[in-house]
Amino acid sequence: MQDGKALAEWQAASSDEERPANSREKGLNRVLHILDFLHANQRAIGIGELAKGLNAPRSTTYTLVRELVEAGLLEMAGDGNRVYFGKKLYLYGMAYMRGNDLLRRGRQEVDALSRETGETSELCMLQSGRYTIVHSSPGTRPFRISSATGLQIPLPWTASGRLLLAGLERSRIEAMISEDDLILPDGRKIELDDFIDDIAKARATGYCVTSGLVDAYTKCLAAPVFSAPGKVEATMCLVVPIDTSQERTSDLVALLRERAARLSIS
Amino acid sequence: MQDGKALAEWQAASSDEERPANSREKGLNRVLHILDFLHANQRAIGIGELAKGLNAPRSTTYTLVRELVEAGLLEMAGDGNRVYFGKKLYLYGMAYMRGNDLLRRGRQEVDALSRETGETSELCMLQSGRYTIVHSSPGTRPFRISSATGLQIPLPWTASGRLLLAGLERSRIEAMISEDDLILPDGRKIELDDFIDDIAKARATGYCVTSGLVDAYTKCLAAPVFSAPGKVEATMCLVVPIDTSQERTSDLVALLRERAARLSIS
DNA sequence: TACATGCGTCTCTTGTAAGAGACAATTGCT
DNA sequence: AGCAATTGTCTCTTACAAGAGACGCATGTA
Repeated sequence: MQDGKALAEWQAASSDEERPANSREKGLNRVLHILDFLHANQRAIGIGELAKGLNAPRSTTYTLVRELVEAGLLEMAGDGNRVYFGKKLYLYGMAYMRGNDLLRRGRQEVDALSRETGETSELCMLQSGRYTIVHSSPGTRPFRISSATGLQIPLPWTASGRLLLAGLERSRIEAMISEDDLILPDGRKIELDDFIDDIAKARATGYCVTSGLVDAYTKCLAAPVFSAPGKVEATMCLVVPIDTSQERTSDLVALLRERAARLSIS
Repeated sequence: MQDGKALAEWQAASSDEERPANSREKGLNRVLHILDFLHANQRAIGIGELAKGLNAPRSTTYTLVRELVEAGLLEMAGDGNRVYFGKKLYLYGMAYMRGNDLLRRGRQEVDALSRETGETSELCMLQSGRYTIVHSSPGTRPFRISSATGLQIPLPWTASGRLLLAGLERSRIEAMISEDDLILPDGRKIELDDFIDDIAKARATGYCVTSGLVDAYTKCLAAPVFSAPGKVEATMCLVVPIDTSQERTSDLVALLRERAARLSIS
């Protein structure tokens, strides 16, 4: 079930690249696919299962996994024939964070924001054409809205998505959005034109609020972080219960915009 | 004749991987070297410089870097022709952390420890045969001892190194330590036998203290974290001024051991 | 002006890595 | 027991990626 869904997403994502028949695949590509697959499934995976999930030959998969384990990019997980990410990826990731002012400061702001407001707060970015939660800090509510770092969601489902695409030409937006992305979890369909209108509106107002999109119980408030005038590099967002009062909502939006502006390069 | 044979054997033995002349190199290996090189230099690097630093052909380097950038493992840095780690590595790294109890809890303990004691505290692990600072939290001293996450240091220079090797056979230890590793930054040389004695002693006492090894001003206190009885998975350590009193030192060691034990799998 | 150095792209060749498939050893099921 | 499925290793072939090197375009500096 979980596997099936992850696999389907994987295939959908990879299909738009050209496919010159089913010929040989470069080793590096296989490796990239392995990493993506592990990331999509968020758990250690057996080598055989990996080969099956990637439609890769077993022999090749064994070889590559062995090399990656030796290199420390992957590690054999507890029971012995499963692999997951390795320490070296963690070290590289920390190095990235250290070298990236926006991310470092953004994490702090997000943590502070969720501490002050008690709501779940997130830092989001565009990552290979997808909306990605780069850092999140859970709120203090008894039933808190959870969302794991690294989670990727279709852009049209989110408030942040509307801000992240602000300033892009229509053609680029269209290229990023697939048909499936426009269908919400509950089955409703967003019209592409409506979505693009939303983007323009979000750009003009400098923030975005969506209600009941990914689920029926939450509202999503987002504000843009600029890396250059007009260029949205990231968004900060708050996920609050859908019945949050109009007044509190606009207070939160104001706070959010202030913090996001603080992160922006002036 | 004899010389020739000896030389051949030496070459075969010294490069513990076989080396069939300087022929073509696999793409994946080039990539691993690129990542390691970036990690070692901790900064964005131009592609030409990268090729030079790795002794890799320029054309190949350009190709690989382009692919890695497209994949999101690398990113072009600000000025345009330099590359550094990419967001995807950060996401993978966070996924590793989430899936790794020891690391997650270890980071918290380290942060707490440095907050409580005011001293610089670190979580260390063995990473491909080298001592690696996996997480560190700076102390509150005016001139604090800094040490970046991901830094790799020869094992004999550190207290943690002595604990991390506890329980390994002498041959395995010898294989991990090169001649250079035994020479301290100030030029002094550690005898391998002394080092191995230290390891046995550290194992017996359950902690290790070294003074003035990496520099003349600091003492290093370390305690082991076990993943299984007898198996040292990591160490927690404190880096304190070398003139710290005997009494405070032993207080800190006691605290350190308690916290490290808490992290160990019982 | 000439000359040197570095960057980014392109073409062509050949050594070799990706892949097919056979194999033995486990494991689980009936 | 017998049968089916899975795991890890190994061998061999050939499609193709790694690499050499030329090219044009920027720089900088004598």
